[in-house]
Amino acid sequence: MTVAQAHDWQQAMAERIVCHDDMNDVRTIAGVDVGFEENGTVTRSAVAVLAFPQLQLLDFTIARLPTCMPYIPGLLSFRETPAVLAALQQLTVKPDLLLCDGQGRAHPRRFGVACHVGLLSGIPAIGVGKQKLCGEHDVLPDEKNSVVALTEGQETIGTVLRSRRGVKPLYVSIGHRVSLTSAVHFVQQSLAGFKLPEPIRWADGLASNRGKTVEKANHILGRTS
DNA sequence: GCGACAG
DNA sequence: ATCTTGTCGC
Repeated sequence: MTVAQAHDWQQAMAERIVCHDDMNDVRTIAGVDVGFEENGTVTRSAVAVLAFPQLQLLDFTIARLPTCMPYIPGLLSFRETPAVLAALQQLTVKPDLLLCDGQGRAHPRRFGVACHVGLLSGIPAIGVGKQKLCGEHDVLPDEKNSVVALTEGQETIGTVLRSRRGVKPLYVSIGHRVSLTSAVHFVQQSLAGFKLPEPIRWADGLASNRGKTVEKANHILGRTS
């Protein structure tokens, strides 16, 4: 598939994204992230499922697949989704909602990684980016919970959220089966004093295994191996 | 032509 | 994303 064909596919799939709330009661919420090993030749995806709104770890999985393609702005999901879907299928506790590290609808063709993962898995998903891919927005007050619309032309594609004072904001956008208003609400409800929501903090640590996160998670879940 | 460009 | 030293603030 060429870059142009990939673009066409994204544009077509974007029309299948459900942009309104279409989910059951959220009792479990999962963080999704991806890391790389072996000099980038291996893609490692981690999914951490937490109880909602308690935010206690309930389950986690890690999947490793050969890296299928390089990073290309706008086509990130093709590189990460295979590993993410593999990790999701290994879960024992099924998540009611996904918090993906990256953009959702706030994408040039409205089909970021959160949309890609949400659509292919069928699970409601939200995109939480640490950096902006596209769109413009007004100055955001340096106050916790400040929000401002992320727009492109007359279209609102996401919400810029200051999850903590003194840090760069989060770029929240619709992934699948959730409204932007609810998306921002769930992200705020998943914060516990840090810049990133808890589900993503766990997934982030598990994907790169920083600070012996895997060992800590196994300990909490009472797993021997 | 120049700047931007998720992870 | 990944690598990597030092520094600022609570």
